[in-house]
Amino acid sequence: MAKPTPISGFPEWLPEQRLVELHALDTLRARFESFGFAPLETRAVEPLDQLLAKGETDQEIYVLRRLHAADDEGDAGLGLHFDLTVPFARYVAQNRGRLAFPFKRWQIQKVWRGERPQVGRYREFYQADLDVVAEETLALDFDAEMARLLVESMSALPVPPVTLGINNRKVLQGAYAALGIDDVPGTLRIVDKLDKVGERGVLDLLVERAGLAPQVAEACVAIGRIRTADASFADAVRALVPANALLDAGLDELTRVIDALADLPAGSVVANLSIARGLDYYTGTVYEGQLRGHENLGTVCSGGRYDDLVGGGGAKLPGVGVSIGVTRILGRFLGDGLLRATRSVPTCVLVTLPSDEARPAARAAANALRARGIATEVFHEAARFGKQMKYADRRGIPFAWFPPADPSAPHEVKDLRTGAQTPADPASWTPPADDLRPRVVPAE
RNA sequence: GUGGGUGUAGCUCAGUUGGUUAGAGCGCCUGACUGUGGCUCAGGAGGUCGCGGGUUCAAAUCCCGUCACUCACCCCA
Repeated sequence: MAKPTPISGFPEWLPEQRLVELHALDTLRARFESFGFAPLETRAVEPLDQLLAKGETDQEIYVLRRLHAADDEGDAGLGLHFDLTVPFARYVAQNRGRLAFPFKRWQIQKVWRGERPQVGRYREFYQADLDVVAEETLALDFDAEMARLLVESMSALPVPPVTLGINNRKVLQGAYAALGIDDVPGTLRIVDKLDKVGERGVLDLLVERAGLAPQVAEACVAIGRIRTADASFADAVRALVPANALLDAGLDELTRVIDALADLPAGSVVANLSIARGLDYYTGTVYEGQLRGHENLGTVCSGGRYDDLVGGGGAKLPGVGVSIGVTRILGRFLGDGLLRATRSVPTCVLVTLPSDEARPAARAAANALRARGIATEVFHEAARFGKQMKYADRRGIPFAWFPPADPSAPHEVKDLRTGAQTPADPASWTPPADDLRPRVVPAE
């Protein structure tokens, strides 16, 4: 057999890293459910026309194909989902009659994108999504609540605080209309690069690629330069471009959202008029978050409002949602060794096996510990104690348990970190709360 | 898809102008340690030098091709 090798963009972790990932996923789920979001999982595949229809620019999609498929095979029209929003929209449209609106759900699943991997960029990765969809109208309060949820969920993870930039598509679209720009999507996409190529680069691109007049390009960059922690961005925009209905609507929405988030920790939310988002289906509020101190990782969470994504005849189903790039975040913190678990196995106690005759006693002790929620394993052979303790040590198991040679004698338990060994009763001994499960800690 | 870098032991890497049986550290196994790990010491296992072809008396080393990984562009979590 050929030497097994990693596949680029398909991350696989060691158990101690997977424990960190599971911790993150569990934390997010608990946080999502504490806000009343319902759980949901959708299938891995969607019809290709569905995946391609939702305004994606040119998302690289993995197509489903049976190895021995005939040319006219029916599955040919299926592809793996590249996000969780599009499948969610389909699910809502499909189950509309059975859902209660406004419908709020969390969804954590893997998604696949056929792009070239790079730092923070994978072909298979976890996204953790929150969305709410309503019938006919969706209150603007939800736009603010989504931002709040995103900030609070991210703060529950063992990573630095997030800086969430918020903008409103209507602001940019209204402003661009006022400036007489025809290619709004193209302009949006270039302005979105402000952080990456800088003002000079964006100016050049706007003039050369989008064909804007230099003073119009200047105005676009000036708008994109606006960052405010409060609602003062509105006056800044109005000073740059003449008003119109769309612009006013966008500024009003963004003002209300920013004002509603004023109580969040300073710096966690900022009106950032450079945020455009590549996805075409966003129609109002858009979000983009970065981790403080890890801005070079790019966007780690994002989302926005979509008024027309959930189609399917009849009434409108507007929604707003956000997505956390779990794998992008953990890829940095695990890959650079910034986070680790305190051990590589769930085991809290290793029951040593002094002899084959002691098996029943060892098993009984293990069962007594497990019955009280203490993860316990029994060593697999009656080997030297040194070997058995080394087994525990290698895995970071904190406690070794010694059944007595003489049934009338007490059991003993040893803390492998301190070396302290004391008599203990398997029916009542309890480890310190911190040792019960592997914990996630900063490395070094 | 375009361009750059890299491929030697499980991991991180040495390997001088091509020259005998390809090395180190870490990790792993055994023992010193006749039932208590970590430290130390002594042994040991483990490599078709990514793959294919070429040049040469001789290739890990030079040339060509190919694959993989990786970085940047594109786009994005």
